[in-house]
Amino acid sequence: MFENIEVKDVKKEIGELVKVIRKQRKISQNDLAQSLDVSRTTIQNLEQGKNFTVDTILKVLKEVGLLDQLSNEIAQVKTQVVNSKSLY
Amino acid sequence: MFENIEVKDVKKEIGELVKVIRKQRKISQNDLAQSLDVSRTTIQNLEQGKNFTVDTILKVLKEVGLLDQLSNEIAQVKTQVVNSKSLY
DNA sequence: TAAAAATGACCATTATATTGTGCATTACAT
DNA sequence: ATGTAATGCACAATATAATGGTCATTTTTA
Repeated sequence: MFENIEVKDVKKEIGELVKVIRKQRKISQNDLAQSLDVSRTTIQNLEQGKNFTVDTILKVLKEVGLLDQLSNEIAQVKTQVVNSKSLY
Repeated sequence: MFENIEVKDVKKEIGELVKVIRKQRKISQNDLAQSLDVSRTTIQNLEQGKNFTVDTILKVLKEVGLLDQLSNEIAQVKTQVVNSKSLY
């Protein structure tokens, strides 16, 4: 029940997700890199759990149509936080 | 119904969310920076929608107990993608 | 099975995120 | 109101992400 996820793990999960989506679309790292206007090395680092910038991952999410969903979930979490009484 | 969210907008939303959470906890940018072992400038840039690395935001999410939730949502999206027939 | 494409790995260079600092302004408490 | 803490802004210095390239290996396809 206790997850204890680390930052490093989530970076890997993000990378794996991007790879899965890319495979799903049957496009190469090169193709994706070009459509995002970044280098293949950047995509490679992202997919392999290295550190990267939010610009990079947000460009990916926009490209695959997941940016709106992320935006919505951020808004949800925000209202949750705002509406919850402070526990501190 | 058509959102058309931009990368820049989501960066701002992330920054605002972090600020709201931090205010909720009544801690200063300095406090947060210290507990994450980053500089106050990094927190400031994040909160103001500048570009930043995933390490930074993931450290924040871990600190405030949202990292597990993110990890779960990534897993959800991944299974969605895997289970959906390719449209391409 | 040969050829072609894609990927992983590495490296030098460039671009930029992070850091540390100072200072002005704003919010908060006394 | 006055002092104190917090924040925004700007800057130079440093650390590191992004780039572009090559090569070896794996995967795909013809």
